[in-house]
Amino acid sequence: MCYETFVISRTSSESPKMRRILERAARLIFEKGYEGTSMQDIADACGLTKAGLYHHVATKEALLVAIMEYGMDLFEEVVLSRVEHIPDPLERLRRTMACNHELVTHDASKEVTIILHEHQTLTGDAQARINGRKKRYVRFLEASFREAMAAGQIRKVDPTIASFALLGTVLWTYKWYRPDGRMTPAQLEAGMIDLFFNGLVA
Amino acid sequence: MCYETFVISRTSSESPKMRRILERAARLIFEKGYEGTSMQDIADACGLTKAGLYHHVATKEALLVAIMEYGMDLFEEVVLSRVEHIPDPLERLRRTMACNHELVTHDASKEVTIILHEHQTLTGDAQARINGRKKRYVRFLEASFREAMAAGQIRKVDPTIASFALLGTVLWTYKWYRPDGRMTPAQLEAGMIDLFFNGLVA
Amino acid sequence: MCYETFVISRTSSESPKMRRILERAARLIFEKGYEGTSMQDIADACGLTKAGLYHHVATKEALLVAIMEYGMDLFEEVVLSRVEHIPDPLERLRRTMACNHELVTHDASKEVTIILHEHQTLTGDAQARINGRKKRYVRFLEASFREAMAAGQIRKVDPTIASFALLGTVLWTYKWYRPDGRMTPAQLEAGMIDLFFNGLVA
Amino acid sequence: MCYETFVISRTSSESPKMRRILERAARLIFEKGYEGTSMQDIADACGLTKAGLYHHVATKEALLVAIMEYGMDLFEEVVLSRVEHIPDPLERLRRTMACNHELVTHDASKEVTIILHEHQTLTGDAQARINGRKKRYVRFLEASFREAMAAGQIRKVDPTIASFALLGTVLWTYKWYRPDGRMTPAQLEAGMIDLFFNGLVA
DNA sequence: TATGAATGAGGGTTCATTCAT
DNA sequence: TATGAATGAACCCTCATTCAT
Repeated sequence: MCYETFVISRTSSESPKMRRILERAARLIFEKGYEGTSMQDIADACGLTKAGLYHHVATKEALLVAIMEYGMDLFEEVVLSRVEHIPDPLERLRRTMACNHELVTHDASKEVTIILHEHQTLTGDAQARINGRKKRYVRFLEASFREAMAAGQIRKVDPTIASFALLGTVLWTYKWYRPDGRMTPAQLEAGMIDLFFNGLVA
Repeated sequence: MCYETFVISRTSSESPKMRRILERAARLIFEKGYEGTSMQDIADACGLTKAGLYHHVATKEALLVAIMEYGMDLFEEVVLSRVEHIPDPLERLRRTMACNHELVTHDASKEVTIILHEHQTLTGDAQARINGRKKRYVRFLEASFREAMAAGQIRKVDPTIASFALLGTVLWTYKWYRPDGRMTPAQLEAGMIDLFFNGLVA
Repeated sequence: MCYETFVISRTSSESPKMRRILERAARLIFEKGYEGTSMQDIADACGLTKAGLYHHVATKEALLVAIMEYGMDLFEEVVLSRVEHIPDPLERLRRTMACNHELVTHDASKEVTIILHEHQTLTGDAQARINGRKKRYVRFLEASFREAMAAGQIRKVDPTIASFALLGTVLWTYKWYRPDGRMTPAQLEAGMIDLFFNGLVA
Repeated sequence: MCYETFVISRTSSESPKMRRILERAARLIFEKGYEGTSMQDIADACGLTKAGLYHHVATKEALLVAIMEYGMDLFEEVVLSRVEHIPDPLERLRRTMACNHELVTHDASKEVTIILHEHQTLTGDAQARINGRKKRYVRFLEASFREAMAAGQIRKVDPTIASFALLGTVLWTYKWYRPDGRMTPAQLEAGMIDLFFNGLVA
């Protein structure tokens, strides 16, 4: 099964102090956007002066990169690693969708939302590195769709379109979901998965 | 048919000069983001001085509001007005999805992408006004889903979830679509619609 | 006579306000060095805020370039233009040395001293442009030395070495000269010229 | 002979570690200027942390002072000590000029160039101390000129002007000399000395 | 309408220096 | 000795906005 080739590589093994900075920064950037958050804001949130913050972070951009790398780590840890060993491809995709949903609606994973929202903020090498990790993820989805097709579990569809449709269905949520909404995350999750896999038409 | 209540209210009846400013500004904000675009940038792109620009635009925020209102106008003009008179609710939803897709992949409608991306940039009244128009749109979708259910065309699903799933499927595209990609917009559109309405499982 | 080819091209035709900025900035940079002078210092000296200063000057480096270009203008105006039409090459060199001396000891021409002192501060194109103008000046000296040799007025020497010896003799003064010193500028000037042209040995 | 009163006082009897710091710092300050070189730069070049550097150097200014003192030591060691015992004053001056030239064109003596270039960087006591040593050097030159005049070897000139003319001729070189230039240091040296002592006019 | 000039506030970043460990 | 962490001050520069002309 080719999805086994999607090995997880943990990137961020930073100190606890650094981890704290990333978390505080992520919360702020999540709330006010990257450009709308100043290094001063972040320093304040960390109980540091600006110069103190720069002792740990080379650059505002480097900080965003670190947050995104950590977000991708989360993605691979919370989604991929829990899912890639599921033998049934259809069940695998279902679980993937569920995990994605949890990641997006879970208050703790601001980093993931930042990856989603600031998709065009980085440039150059940093952009390329993050995009590389995203692409690996999409290829994992495509492979799973192909497997499911080969197994006759789903009808013939374009695996790329299916992957982006799956992602769009579940990730769009970050734009409108509020924890105090009418529906529980579990209801939402079940509804989305049901819709995506079973379609509308009876 | 209840969707007829979604009347279109054209907001922007501005001068051609103003229209030009909005277009140039929209292109820049589309490319560099709202916070990443300065009034100087916009003035330059319009062949105006900064002070000259301020004769047409009260505030940077007001400019964004105007762009978004215009984008919502586009939405209602290009999508709603072409769709709301379709009697068959299923066909109506299909056409809605198609029009949305076109709006997102069409190079000319930067304003729509800005509405999608800067979903949290505005605050207060401005935010509320735009959000109000968005909600009307969602309610139009929900109503159509309900109609289709009532007509027995689709199985029973939560109309809100279905609406956001439809929107996510088709609007997520703005995050990854590039005109020089492997697939034509038409292929993409067909694939997305097919997937959403017919589901995966055979 | 080849020295006629050294045409003077006035570079700086700035507004009086800009001229004032250049003068204030030149005084500060003359006193505290380029790196030791902040844009805040300069703005203060001009009765402007920092942002107001930036309305006239794109960059601190651009300011230095402008000062240096103006200094080179001065050089060509006060030295070259007064000297290049002197037919006798020996007399011409003598007058050149005298003019140089005046420029260096005259309180009003801070810009020239800045050119001399900050000879390695600029980089890239800006450096190249200023250096180009300096080289033209050296070539003018070399040509004059060659003429004087051809006319049998001076003995045979390397024109390049002679040019730099002349410049060193007269320009080194900027490093130690103080207006309140023991000798008048006129005495100094006469002494330097006498020494350079007549040598030490009787 | 009064020049014998210019006794050399070696200032720097520092540890080899300190010597290494001075050398690395001198190279950096030579290349980028005093203000353009940070303590971080220097620490890096020494393989130290910033705090580690501060165990050897009290202050950035103190570091510059130490470099300059060392440069003055070099001056006295390489120039004065080799020259002050030459009985013939004219020959003595000639050798002085030659030694100065070597110091300026020799790659190893960055410290001397720093003394020359940063002539106004220090302030207060530090400035005064270095200036005192410079003045002693000038007085040695003046004394030698007086001796040569008394001996009838050179015509009557102002000894101060002659001293600064000599220094200007030979030290100005630091501003334009590049090792890969057209002329060898030896050629330059010979030319400069010849010009200074024999003058231009045949 | 249009503009040149100006500004207060704040942007990211660097600096020389200190100090507990 | 050495260091990681921290800081106050300052750096160059940009911003959205205003206003006399």
